Amino acid sequence: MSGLRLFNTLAKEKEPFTPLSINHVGIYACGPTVYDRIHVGNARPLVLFDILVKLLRYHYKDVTYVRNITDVDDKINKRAMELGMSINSLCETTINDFHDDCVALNVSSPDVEPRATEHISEMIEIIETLLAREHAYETSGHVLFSVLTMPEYGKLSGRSMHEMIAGARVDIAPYKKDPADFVLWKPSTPEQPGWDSPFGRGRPGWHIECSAMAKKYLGEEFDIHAGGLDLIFPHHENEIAQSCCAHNTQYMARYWIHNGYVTVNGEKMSKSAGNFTTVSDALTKHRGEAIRYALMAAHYRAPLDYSDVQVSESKLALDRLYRVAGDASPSLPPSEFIEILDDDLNTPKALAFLHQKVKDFNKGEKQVAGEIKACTELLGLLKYSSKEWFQSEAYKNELSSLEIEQQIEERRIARINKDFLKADDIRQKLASSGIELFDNSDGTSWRRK
RNA sequence: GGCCCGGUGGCAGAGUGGUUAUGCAGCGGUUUGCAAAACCGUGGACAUCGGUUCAAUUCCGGUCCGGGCCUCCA
Repeated sequence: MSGLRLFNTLAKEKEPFTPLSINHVGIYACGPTVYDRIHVGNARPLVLFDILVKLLRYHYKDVTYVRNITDVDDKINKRAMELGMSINSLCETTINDFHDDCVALNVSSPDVEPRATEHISEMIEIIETLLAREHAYETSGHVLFSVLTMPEYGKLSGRSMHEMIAGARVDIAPYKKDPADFVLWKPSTPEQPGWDSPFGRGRPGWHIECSAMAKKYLGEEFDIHAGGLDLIFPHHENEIAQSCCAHNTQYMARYWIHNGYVTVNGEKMSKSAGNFTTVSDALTKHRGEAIRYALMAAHYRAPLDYSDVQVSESKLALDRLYRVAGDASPSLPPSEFIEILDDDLNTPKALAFLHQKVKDFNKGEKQVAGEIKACTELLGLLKYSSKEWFQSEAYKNELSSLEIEQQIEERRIARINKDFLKADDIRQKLASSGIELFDNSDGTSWRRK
């Protein structure tokens, strides 16, 4: 049991979380389409659901976290063509980059990371079931899902069939029985990637992979399905339609969790808008952990405006935590902290709580250092020792630790001789190289700014 | 055109029907050879107009502004 409450997009309100089985929680998150490096907006759900999974593991013995990789998609085909690469090597390269970015952001690996291309037969199986149950039809080499066969269609996104038809801004493919019908399988030309199937050589539509992989690893009905706000429609709506109609279930997932957008100057960060910063670019200016902190500094359903200032301030806030708890050994997170996260994953409030604890520490309550450390483990922060955090050579062309320590020794001697002019000169020179010195009772320590 | 979300102090960003959020920045002080850290104190806020209420930033409605989805998108 836990006091976890989550905002469920299906219910459009916060609900107490109760898993389908007592000790096991299954959670599925939509992962990247591997045609290009991920940007900061893509990183937000990775970080947030990483925290959600850590919280779930705190409460429940057995958690299965599935995060897929989409490695068949027309964007991939197009990009591979542009780059003159094989589709395969584009995917492999991008997946490696993706994993590097995850490590930099301290995002743990999911329990299963299935790839779409390795689950084609499972997809075909679902499509055949949908055809047999007359929820789908074949036309012009395509297999389409028939939306009219599912009365509940539109429940997740809160829109009616009528609205969608009225609001349609897109040319409707002439072979569709209904404008809202969507592709389960489409034919491939000889150059395009394709698989033999009962419906001819072709490739899957966008949504079917998640239905197939979620079923394989989590079952026909499972606990949580997560993703970005922009996946609610059509992606998640269509997953629900396929899965529920194929499996004859009321639910695909019981709880649907969606994170808000990362924005830039108030507007959604996106590839198509061109206003994005890739994670690897951000890492040339900022520590991964500072980016991670910035991504949890706003509530997960609210928009988060990304800027260098925001990340720099996150770094300062992290410094404060590191000073107190960087080298502490973790005790247990206080129940108050758990309650804050249990309330729909209120990470900003959780961070405020930790800063309050830092104050308590500084006023003499030294035992809270271990509590803070335990809390930061749940958030995936304070991964390093204080020394690593403050002294790591993050950027090139910096003074080596040895050089810095030689300077500090020179300054120590100058100070003993009361040659403060020289001492200040050394401080100044180091400061201009981004090295700060701190004189304590037991000597001088330093850090990189 | 349809549907949805939001507007909090200099900035970021929680929260609440009547009480200090928190971080960064500012101001005054303590401490320090200098500097930093730390501590003490301090200024500054709830878009706007109505309504409900003993009391509203917090609930309800209008207005203005911003953003999003309806098409690939985390």
